[in-house]
Amino acid sequence: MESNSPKDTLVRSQETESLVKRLAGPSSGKAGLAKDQTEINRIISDASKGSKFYENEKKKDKEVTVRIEKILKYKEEAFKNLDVAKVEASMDHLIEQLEEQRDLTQLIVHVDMDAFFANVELLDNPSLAGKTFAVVGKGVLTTASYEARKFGVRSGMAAFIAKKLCPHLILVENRHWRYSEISDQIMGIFHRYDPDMCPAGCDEGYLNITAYCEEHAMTAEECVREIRETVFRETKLTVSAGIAPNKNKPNGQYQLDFDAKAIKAFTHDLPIRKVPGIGRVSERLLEAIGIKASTCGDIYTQRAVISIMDKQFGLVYLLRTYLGISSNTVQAHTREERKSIGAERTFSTLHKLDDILAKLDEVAAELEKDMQEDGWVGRTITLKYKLDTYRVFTRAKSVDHWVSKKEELYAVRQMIHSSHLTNINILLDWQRPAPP
Amino acid sequence: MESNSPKDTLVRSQETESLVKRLAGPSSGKAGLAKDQTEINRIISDASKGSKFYENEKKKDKEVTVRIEKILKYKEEAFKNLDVAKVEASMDHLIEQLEEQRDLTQLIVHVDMDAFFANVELLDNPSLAGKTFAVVGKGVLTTASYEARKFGVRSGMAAFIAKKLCPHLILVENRHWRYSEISDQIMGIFHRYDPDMCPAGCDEGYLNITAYCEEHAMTAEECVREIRETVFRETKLTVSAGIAPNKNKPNGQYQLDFDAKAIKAFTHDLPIRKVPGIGRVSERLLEAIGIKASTCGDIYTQRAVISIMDKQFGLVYLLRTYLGISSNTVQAHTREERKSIGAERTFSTLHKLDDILAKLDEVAAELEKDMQEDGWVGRTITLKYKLDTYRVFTRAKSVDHWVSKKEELYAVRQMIHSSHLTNINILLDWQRPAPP
DNA sequence: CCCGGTGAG
DNA sequence: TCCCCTCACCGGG
DNA sequence: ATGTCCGCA
DNA sequence: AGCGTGCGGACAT
Ligand SMILES: Nc1ncnc2c1ncn2[C@H]1C[C@H](O)[C@@H](COP(=O)(O)OP(=O)(O)OP(=O)(O)O)O1
Ligand SMILES: Nc1ncnc2c1ncn2[C@H]1C[C@H](O)[C@@H](COP(=O)(O)OP(=O)(O)OP(=O)(O)O)O1
Ligand SMILES: [Mg+2]
Ligand SMILES: [Mg+2]
Ligand SMILES: [Mg+2]
Ligand SMILES: [Mg+2]
Repeated sequence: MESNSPKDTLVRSQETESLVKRLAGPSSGKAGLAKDQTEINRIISDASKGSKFYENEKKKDKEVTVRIEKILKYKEEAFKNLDVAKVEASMDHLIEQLEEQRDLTQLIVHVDMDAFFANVELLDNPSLAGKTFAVVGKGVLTTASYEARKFGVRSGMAAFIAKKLCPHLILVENRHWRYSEISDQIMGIFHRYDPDMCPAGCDEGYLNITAYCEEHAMTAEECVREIRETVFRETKLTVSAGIAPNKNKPNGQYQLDFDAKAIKAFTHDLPIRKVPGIGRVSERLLEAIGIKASTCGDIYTQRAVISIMDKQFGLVYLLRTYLGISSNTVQAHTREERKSIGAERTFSTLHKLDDILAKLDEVAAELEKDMQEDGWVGRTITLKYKLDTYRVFTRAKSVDHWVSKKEELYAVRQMIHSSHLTNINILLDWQRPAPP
Repeated sequence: MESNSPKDTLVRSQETESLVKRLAGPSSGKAGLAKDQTEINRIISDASKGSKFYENEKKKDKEVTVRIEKILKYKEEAFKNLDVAKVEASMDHLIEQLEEQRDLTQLIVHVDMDAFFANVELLDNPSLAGKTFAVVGKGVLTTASYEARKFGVRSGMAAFIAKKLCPHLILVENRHWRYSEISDQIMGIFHRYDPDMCPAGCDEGYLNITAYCEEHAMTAEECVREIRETVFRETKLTVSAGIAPNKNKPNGQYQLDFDAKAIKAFTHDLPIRKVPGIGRVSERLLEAIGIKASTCGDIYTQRAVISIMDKQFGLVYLLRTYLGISSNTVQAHTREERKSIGAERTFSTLHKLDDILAKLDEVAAELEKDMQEDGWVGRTITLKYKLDTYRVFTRAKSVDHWVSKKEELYAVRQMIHSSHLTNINILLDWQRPAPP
């Protein structure tokens, strides 16, 4: 590896850049509060360097790079014998069809509590006001106060990394039962505005307020303001609202004009990374195929490439994003029923099979308990385990009867064929639709 | 089974009816030449009764009946909480979209030789003129002269059954090499009219004659007449043409008006069984869900049911059929590349493993030869074998390298776990698209 | 991927 | 003498 | 069906 | 010292 040709240097520097960005964590790129992202990334990178975690991230990053090269090669090849104009015309036709499905008659709003866990902690401990603090569980931050976020501290970040970024950071332990209480409370409020509301996580939901606005002769803006005031009055917590993803957090709301033009103008300059479903990997992939400015506007420009890589990128999904048409379910409804249940535990590396099996037993016991509480059963058992290299294996087995007992879960031990384990996960589901 | 309630009697009689119809063979219902189908069916049924073949057909028939019951139950249930009007409106919208894809600018014609193998035999042996004769291979008819067809004799029928229907039937042995010669000859002729023509079997093809008609200032009708005359002049064999399936065989052509109205009027009264892709099973299933008159017109009537059973019936496919829009590939082109190759042999029941393995070896040898001739290799080997009950088993194994040698094919012997074999088949393919 | 089923010629 | 043989495609697991 | 990867809270 | 837990979904095989 002594080559120093310009091309080689460029490639390596690119890889380093993407790796550094990757190390910033999956939720990086969502909020844009931090001043100097480059400096932050450097601190994170330095703090990680040398660890097995770092090595694994490097490997993953490399894999994405290789994947990009393959995609580019395929694109090159495919474009040789391809009538681009024809494909684009075909896409335009598809776009027209999707456009037809646009429904501007429904008032859909997305509401999401501000720094949820953190503000709940603040509520119960006012001395935290104005402080840089974060909520932590198992060594990882679940969220951070807005003061802390200015230092680059984010959800999903290892606590010790956050400390490097923000030495005075106060760490508060998770209190899930408390968040559940408040969550129930706010969901109750949301329900008043839309009985069919669709919860999307413990602190947010999609509401169809068309009927409510009609009945109360309100504009959507007035209605959302009322929702936010109600939440604040009853919980003393702030909530933001708007079309997803929220434009102006915290404690704000954003009203987009209800016409196709305005919506498309909005998405045109929206970085794809903000789109739900586009994470750090998809962002790199899309950038590679020509979404240079990383905005949704480029989805249209690159519709030909996307169309020949439908499976990889999700043609219709991206076009909908470009058009600003969310799912075709006008009703944000969709009553959720659980589709899987699982339990997972991480521990310091275990080598002896007996120790591993003991851990497995603990996880199985915990899962059995959760299943009993939920009254849930399954027929496909999946064992997932992680080595100290962070490499992950999954082994699954479907059976012809319903499983609910610890003993049956524990049977997956037959599928462990490695040592150096650091994590065990048991998951149950029933594949496909619903059981009779 | 002593119940004689009206319902029970009805059910049993229906089953018998469907079974009798089934026994008439898969290609029954295509040609409507025979006078008294009921009498024919009775003869076939009587000749089959008691055999293992018959028992198997009965079992299959029963399975379809059960399948129908399940479908009807599901339909019943689904329709309870279903806004039929809404679903139909949605279907109408889909139909509009499909209608948009209708392309009346291309002149596509389907040409198909009359009683191909039989007429080739007649050509080489004029003494067969006017006789009731059929071409036979391995005890099964490949085709029959039109004179013989009047007796109910059909392709795919066992020779000994055909003899019962038509005692004076003359049987002529298959001479494949000869049909190949003629096939090449006629394909050559078709090519003159469309270099991109799509062969669809040894005696037929789809031709896009748009360009030819344009260049020679001909109508489609004139062009097709010329094609047929050319074929007759150069081969002394007759060919029919028209939209598939051919309307007036033999030696005819059918011209459908090139407007949506006429096409839909045509399909409206077309029995679904004539539609390529709808066989004896699909016909029964569709009839069960309400395609009562068994015509494509009912596809529209029953669009709601079909839409909720998309997977079972192929919603878009059926709607396209109703609209008379064939595949969206305006170009009948699609250069074919082989996707699998296999060899199969039927024999009198073998019990001893050694005997079975000897047969397997023969089949493997034959396949290897065919593969060598074709220069074809594969990576997924499928073994299929049939018991004397006609029950079929399939066992497949993919490997990470290209297989072409007899020895590797013969390795599938590990997957035989039965006795009483009457048939062995080895097949090779490579799953999905193309290898590099 | 693996298996069974349907259909065509 | 007692129901073939080759190939393609689909849907479920 | 099994196995891997991606994304979100 | 050092990077978790629980879920849904898409895709390849
Ligand atoms: N990576 C994570 N791991 C565990 N819990 C998380 C993670 N991300 C978020 N959470 C939890 C804690 C959050 O307070 C809660 C709601 O998430 P989210 O709405 O995305 O952020 P937030 O409410 O903390 O801040 P924001 O003001 O940006 O909405 O879910
Ligand atoms: N079931 C079968 N098994 C073996 N060969 C068959 C079978 N069906 C058809 N063939 C062979 C023999 C036919 O002459 C040839 C062309 O088939 P096809 O066009 O359907 O019938 P045909 O040409 O004999 O009569 P038609 O006049 O109805 O077209 O393919
Ligand atoms: Mg939030
Ligand atoms: Mg949230
Ligand atoms: Mg023919
Ligand atoms: Mg034919």
